[in-house]
Amino acid sequence: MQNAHADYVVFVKALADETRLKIVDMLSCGEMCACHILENLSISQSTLSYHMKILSESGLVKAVRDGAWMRYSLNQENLESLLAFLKHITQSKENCACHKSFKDCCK
Amino acid sequence: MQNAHADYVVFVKALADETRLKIVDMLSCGEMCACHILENLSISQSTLSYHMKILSESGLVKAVRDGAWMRYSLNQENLESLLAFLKHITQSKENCACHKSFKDCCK
DNA sequence: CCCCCATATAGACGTTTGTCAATATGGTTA
DNA sequence: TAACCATATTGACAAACGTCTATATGGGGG
Repeated sequence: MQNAHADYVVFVKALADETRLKIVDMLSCGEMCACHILENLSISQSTLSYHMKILSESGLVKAVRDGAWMRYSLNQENLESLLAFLKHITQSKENCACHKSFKDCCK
Repeated sequence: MQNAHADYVVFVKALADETRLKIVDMLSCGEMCACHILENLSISQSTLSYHMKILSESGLVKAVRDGAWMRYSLNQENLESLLAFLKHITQSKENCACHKSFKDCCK
């Protein structure tokens, strides 16, 4: 948990798009191939390929080739790690470095 | 939880930047004014103002004027809502619409 | 081997993002 | 009121993003 912000922002960026949120939501139901993901969206095939690349390169989604098809599924390990990180940075911590020596304003 | 993707992507986008992740992390320790947030970052004052605007307009951060200073704090209600949403879309659901009628590939 | 199908890549393009210096705004205090 | 703070806004700019059409790649089946 050292320079975690730089590491985890890759995950957050991967989720920072409405289409990709929908894709993750679909994949939570189980593994899907690209053609069926595409059926549930209103984008072109190449745009889907672009989004799947971002999701799988981030590490949030696993991509497996199955003959001519690609099968996608969630990488639950990394998703849980991201959720834990977000919970961590939004919950109060003790001995917080950033609140030392505040004298003038803010108190 | 209807067209939630479009609503929640605003929160996710607000977190999709390393600087803003650091700011949220700082604020988790408690309320801070802009000048002390700035001390912990390596950006200009106007850039901080830009990031604080994105965070507070998203609803993840509360901004309160205190004389000449701005005091910022986390909006825990919305943060918890976001965390719950992310947990929801990454966990398996029953009766999932997107897996109906898959016959050809993917099975 | 050739064609077909699913997916990936390339190229183009308009939009959005993150950053800064410079300036404006608006509260505080002498 | 005037000068001085902290913060916000503006304008400029390069880089990244999301989208498409067109094309390439690569596996499967006849």
